Order: sequence, then structure tokens, then C-alpha cells
Amino acid sequence: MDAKTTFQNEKYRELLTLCQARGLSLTLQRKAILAHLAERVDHPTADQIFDALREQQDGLSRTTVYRVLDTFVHHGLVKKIACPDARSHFDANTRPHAHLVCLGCQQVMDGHEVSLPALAYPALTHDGFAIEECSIVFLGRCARCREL
Amino acid sequence: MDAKTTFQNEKYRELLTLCQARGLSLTLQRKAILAHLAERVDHPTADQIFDALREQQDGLSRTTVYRVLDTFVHHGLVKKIACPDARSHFDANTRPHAHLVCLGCQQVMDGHEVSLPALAYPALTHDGFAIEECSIVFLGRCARCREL
DNA sequence: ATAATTGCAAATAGTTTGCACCTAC
DNA sequence: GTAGGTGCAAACTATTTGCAATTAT
Repeated sequence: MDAKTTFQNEKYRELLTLCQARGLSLTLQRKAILAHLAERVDHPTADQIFDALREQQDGLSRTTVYRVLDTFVHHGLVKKIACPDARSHFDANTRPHAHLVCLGCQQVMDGHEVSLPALAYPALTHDGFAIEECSIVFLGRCARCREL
Repeated sequence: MDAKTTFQNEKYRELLTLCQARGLSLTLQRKAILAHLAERVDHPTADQIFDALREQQDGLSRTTVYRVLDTFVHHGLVKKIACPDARSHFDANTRPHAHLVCLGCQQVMDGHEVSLPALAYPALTHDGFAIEECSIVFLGRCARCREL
């Protein structure tokens, strides 16, 4: 078992623990989705998750994938990412970080090299807008798409 | 005529000029949409623009609004904003600036008070991703929605 | 046992497309 | 006159909902 696999197992266990802590039943479907999110380095859409799991998890329904992800987002296990491709992408890393979105293949990756700035912003703007969260997305083209 | 109206006229004329410079025909529909975008302070969706214009612009079709906006985006007159509400919002201000998105009413506004940081990011990451653009969005609740 | 969760089918929301007609230049 | 633009209807994609059957605790 290499370092990466170990990390994925840790991430998966962490998610399972969070799930139970929130009183959510650990169904086969939920475990499969959490395991899948823990092992992916990109941030898939609901449909991409469904397509990846439908083989190994026979009888899995698309509806369930959407519903499970929604539940996870509401309980803070997973974050929904807004993208220009109009499909929601999901990220099991809930710590604030920037994303790279490829305009060619629509893939969403983590922006490890992008230093998150000390953004100067007020908690409440003068017109009464209360800021809760900040999303930083870099749009561009991934290596593969640049070659085409 | 007050200062605001003057500014809107300027913005509208600027957009008309850009339109012509790109060789785009100045149809009634395109002019109506540009004028509407120039006078709005928020960033509406295609449907919101359609609803606002269908009365004054009789016979206007929703399809045309979508198609015209798409053309404008391709020619760089207007920017498409990705939002958590899964609908595209449009902004006639193409200079880089942050947005405030209300999680209550889904309205998108300019983040005038948010100082855009000197983001430390490479033009090309080590894994070959070429960054073209940066989107900074603050999620929260507007004054109206906080009262409810 | 029972409350939560799932799968199916059908509905909905946002957006796009094919094609015949129309209009800006 | 003609290339480009528009409107209609229909298609399409992503997502949600109602409800009966199933499963985790």
C-alpha cells in the first residue's frame, strides 16, 4: 500500500466518521460515493460519479447520487463548486482553496500552486451584504487540451 | 439628466461602438439588450433580461436573447458569470472585478468594497495548466434577505 | 419496528438547435 | 440582393419530485 492509497483511506474514514456524527445512515450508496470522492483528485459532477459507480454498484440510481450529494453538501461533508459548464462539481475537501477550471474539457482541479491571498474584504459591506464565503476560480486550459 | 443616466448612456454608446467594430449588425433586439445591460446595476440571467424586455420589445423571443448574449460573450462585449444557482448571469463590465452573490435571492452584484488582491499565481502551472482568467465570487446574504 | 433511504418514472428548469422567414447593410 | 439574424417549435441536458418498495439502526 503506497502513500497515496493510505491518504485516500484516511480521507474516506474521516468522511465516514463525519457522516455518522451527523446521524446519517451509512448506506452502501453513500459509502460508495464517499469512497469514490476520497480517491479522485479532480472534482466530478453528479453524472460523472454516477457513471463511474454504476458498474461496480449495480442498481445504483442517478437520482440517489444527486440526492446523496445534496445531503452531504447540506451537512458540510462536501462542497458544491459553481462552474461555467453549468453542471455542479463536488469536492470532498471543504477547506478553502482555489480551483482550476479547464475551458476545454471542463475538468476541475485543485490550484495547489496558487497562493490564496489575504483577501481584503469586510464581513459586512456598507450596503448590508454579509459575506460568508469566498470562491476563487482560475479559468484556462489544461495541458491535454492545449495540445489539441 | 442626472449623472447616473449620463453614465448609462455612455456605457450604452460604448457597447454599440464595440458591436459595430466587430462587424455585428445593430438589430433592434441587440440594441435593446445592450441598453438594458447598460442601465442595470445587477447582473441578470438570460431569462431575467427576456422578462424585462418582452413588454417593451413586442415579439422578442427567448431564443434570441440567449443567442444574442452568446454572441456578445464570444465577441468580448459581455462576460458570463458562473453562479451557484446554475443559471448564467451576464455582466457588461468586462474589466476584472469581484462579485457578490446572494444565496437567498440569487442576485449578483458588484463587490465594489472588495479590494482585488495581487493574486500570486503563475501564468502556467507546473502541470501545464495555462491560466487565462480569474473569477472571485463572495457568497453571502444581501440586506433584504438577511431581514427575512 | 420504524424512520430514513432508495429506485423508478415523470416532471421541471435552463438552454440549444433546425429551419423557414425577415432585415440590416 | 444577400449574408446574417430572428422566431417558433421541438429537442436536449442537468436536476428535482412523488411515491411505493427497501434497508440501516
